[in-house]
Formats: sequence, structure tokens, C-alpha cells
Amino acid sequence: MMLDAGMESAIDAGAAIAPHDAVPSATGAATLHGTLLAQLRDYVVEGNLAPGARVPERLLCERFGISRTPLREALKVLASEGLIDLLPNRGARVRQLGHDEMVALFDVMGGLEALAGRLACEKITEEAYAEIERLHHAMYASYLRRDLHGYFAANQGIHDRIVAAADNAPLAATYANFAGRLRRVRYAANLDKDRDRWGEAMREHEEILDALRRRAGPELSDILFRHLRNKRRAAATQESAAAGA
Amino acid sequence: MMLDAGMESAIDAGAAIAPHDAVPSATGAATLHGTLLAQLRDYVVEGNLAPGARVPERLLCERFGISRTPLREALKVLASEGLIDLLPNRGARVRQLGHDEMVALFDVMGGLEALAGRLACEKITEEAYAEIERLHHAMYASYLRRDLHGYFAANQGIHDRIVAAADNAPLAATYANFAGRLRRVRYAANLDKDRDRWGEAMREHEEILDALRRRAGPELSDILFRHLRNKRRAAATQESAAAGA
DNA sequence: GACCAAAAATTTGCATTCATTTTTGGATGA
DNA sequence: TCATCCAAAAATGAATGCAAATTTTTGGTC
Repeated sequence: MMLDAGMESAIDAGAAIAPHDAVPSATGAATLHGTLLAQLRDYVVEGNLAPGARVPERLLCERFGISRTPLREALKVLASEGLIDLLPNRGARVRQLGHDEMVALFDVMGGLEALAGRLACEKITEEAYAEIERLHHAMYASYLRRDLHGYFAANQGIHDRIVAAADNAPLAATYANFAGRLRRVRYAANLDKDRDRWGEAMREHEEILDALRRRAGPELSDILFRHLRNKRRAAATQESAAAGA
Repeated sequence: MMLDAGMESAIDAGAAIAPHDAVPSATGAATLHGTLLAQLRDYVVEGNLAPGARVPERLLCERFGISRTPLREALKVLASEGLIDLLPNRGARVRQLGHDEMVALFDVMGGLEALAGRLACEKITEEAYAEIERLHHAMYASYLRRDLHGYFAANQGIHDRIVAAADNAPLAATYANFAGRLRRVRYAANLDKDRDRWGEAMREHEEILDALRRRAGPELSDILFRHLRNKRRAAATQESAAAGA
């Protein structure tokens, strides 16, 4: 069900907590539960706990200075977001991404980006497009400089802005959820070791920008899905390389 | 401090509870929390509480025979799923779908079905395809008979099987979540009052089956998105008609 | 030294309790 | 009649308590 994780209700209802749909770090938190949820989510997403590691209630209560009740509520929500697993009578564990699940998550990301691209073509303003174009050129400059950090920042900025341009709160929330789940893997997708992929990604981004400029929704949708598929392939390759090393 | 994960062997991943990825009604519930969550979700989705109505903790505790602690945990999760809103110090309310949000949710459904169709073309077995074909013909028979109930059942069966054929747990979970949020609206989309839409939908399903038979992923993806767009339009039309009535 | 069973200690799940906030009801006054 | 204000009642948010389950430690045996 998912089941997915949230911010749109927080936006719609003002103060409502909707972790599933809310962009994690953007969740306004007037309540302890809301604050704690955001903190704990960041704590997990940032990788402070090793994958598969037990999530000890007691320690986290001390760390955040709260009692077990709100913590346990937050853990239930994080489980519904897919960040942790709850084992009956055996506590919570940081979810560990196996190969199959990683592949599945990348495909959903691809579907969400494809959707975002299509919607963005319908709704994007000229200003928002110009900003994406600017980021694209900045990204290209970083690519030429082999500036991985700058490249990543611009790259993520582009994808985020496409999602934002789609102007669809539930989509943005779901996207944020999946991005959080894949965050660790995505950072691991180190282009530095795969120059071919880097060039390929850059060419794909040329196509993305072109389709977006023409407001070619279905076309952009398809390009974005294939773009994510290739990103998935690169990540999987890296994964197996890491396993072999 | 970094918590170590490597001390003991990995817990059997098969036994892990992953509410987010599990289809709501299929969530195995060995725990009270799990059981209650599924029950409460059904209770809300089934429409036992009026949209916008307060969700009284006390009454629900009595109804389910539990204390407030597990109930409140479940409410937090339902909020993260977008089914209810939590207003700080003012309790939970059944989320009310405004027009804009309904439109947004339909678009996400379209994107998810588009993704499911594309993946299904890659993975579907001949048996699963044959079953969808069978359902398609049953749906057509219902259409000719003007059997709305049978038509809906077959229709939903087809869409569900396409999602299942995609063989992607996070996708299935997310799809189930959005379907739950839109459930009330979807039932409201009464084709009986809109014969033109009914015929149009039937023709679209012919295209869907054809693309699936040819395993034409990108094409099926596009058809499914447009199919949902038309369904969205029909629902919106009905909505405004109901408002005017 | 490895292996296994039993007891201690920790941890989890849920109920209960307490402090705050909100809501309700009515009295007061214009 | 209506609006405003205030106190009582109810509801919410969080902490604490307790029984059951699990994990760890201990002690003994082979």
C-alpha cells in the first residue's frame, strides 16, 4: 500500500501531517510527532544506521529526548514508507535493498519521472523551463570539467524541477519517498568509474531538454523512462562490481 | 554512534513485514498493530466515515476493542497513506478530495498504470495474458448486456492483472494506495449516465489488449495513460454534474 | 573448546495515566 | 436576540507502567 510517504496534505491542509505524501524534509512539524518523524526519517535516509541493523528504541529515545510512544508511532510510519521493516516482537530494522528490490524501485522511479515529464510539458511555465535550461548548461559545464559533485547537483536539480513543474502534490510526495529509499544507492552510482555511462547520460539529457523545449509530453515521458533504465543498469553494474571487489 | 548490523546473520527477509509494499488487504497481520491497521484502512476506504468527518479515537477504540495507543499508531500510518488528515491537537479527519486533488490523483494513477503496462509487456507470461484476454471478452459481453456490475468487475480485474504482471512489489503497493484513495470517486464514475464514455472506454480496452498481445510496451504505456485521462475526465464531468444537481 | 539448556536481562507491545489543548455549555451583557 | 466571555467537560499528545516475548548470559556437559 504503501503504501507510499507524504507532504501534500501538509500543504493542502496547512498543518496536517501527511508523511507519506510530504516531501520528507519539507514536512512542517508543529507537533512533536511531526518533528520527530522528519528527524528520524532523515536519520535513517542519511545512512546513520547500517542497512539491516536493528533500530533500538531505547537509544533513539535518548538521542531525540522523547518517550517511546511518539518514537514508535514514527517507526510505524517509516515502515509504511518502506524505509524500515518491522518484525513482530523483534523490533525495527533498516531495510536492506536486495538487487531485485533495487531494480524494482528504479523502475518505479522511471515511471514517476516519465509521468512528471509528461505533466511538466502540459504545465511548465517559460520561466521554469528557462531555469531547467540553465541547470542543463551548468551540468554540461560540470561534465566537461569532470566535476562530479557539480554534475550531480545540477542533475538532481533538473529532475527535481521537472517533478515540481508537473505541479502534482501526490506525485511529488511519492517521488520524494522513492528517492529517499534509493538515496543510498543513487549516491553509490559513481560515474567516476564509468565514463561511458557519464557521456551517455549527458546525451540523454540533451534529448530530455529538447523534448521539454518542444513540450513533447509522450516523447519526454519515454526518454525519461529509458534514462532511468540506463541509470538502473549503471547502478546494478556498480553493485555487482562492488560485490566482486 | 554507528550501529553495527553485521553481528548476526540477516533476518529471513521473507518473514519481514513491509507494510508499505504490501497490498493493504493482503498484509499479513500477526500483530495487533498490523491487524488493526488493515481493519481501520478498510473501515475508512469503505466509506464508513463521511469525508471531512472527525475520526473519534474513543469510539474506534470501543469498536475495535483496543486501547488508544495502537489506534493512534494506525492513524499516523493512514495519514501517511493520504487517507486521513491529522490536525495537531484537533484529531484526525477523513480526507476530503477536492477537485484539484482528485485530478492529481487520477494523473498519478495514469502514470502508474502506464508504467505497469510497460513492465507487463516485458514480463507477462502467456498464461497471464490469456487470463486478461478472457477477462476482456467477459467485459465486452457485459458491455453488450449493459451489465454495469459485471463490466466493472472485469475491468478492475484487467487493470489489477496488468499491475500484477508488472511483477513489481513497490509499484503494486503504490498502485493499491492510490486506488484506495480514489475508490470512492471511482465508484461514483457511473457509466450508466454516460453511454458515450462507456463505448469509448470499451474501444480503448481493445487497443490495450492489442498492444499487450504485441508486447508493445511504450505503446501500451501511452494508451493506458490516455485511458486514465479519459476516465479522469468522465469522473470530473460526473462530479460537476453531481454538484449541479 | 564446542555445544546446549536454563535463568537473567533486555526489549517489545499495549494499557493506563497525566498534562495541555480544544470544545462545549451556559451566563452575562449589550 | 445575539455576541462575548468563562468554566466545565472532553479530547488529544505524550509519558509511564506492566505483562509477554525475545535476546543475552550463565552454567553445565560431552
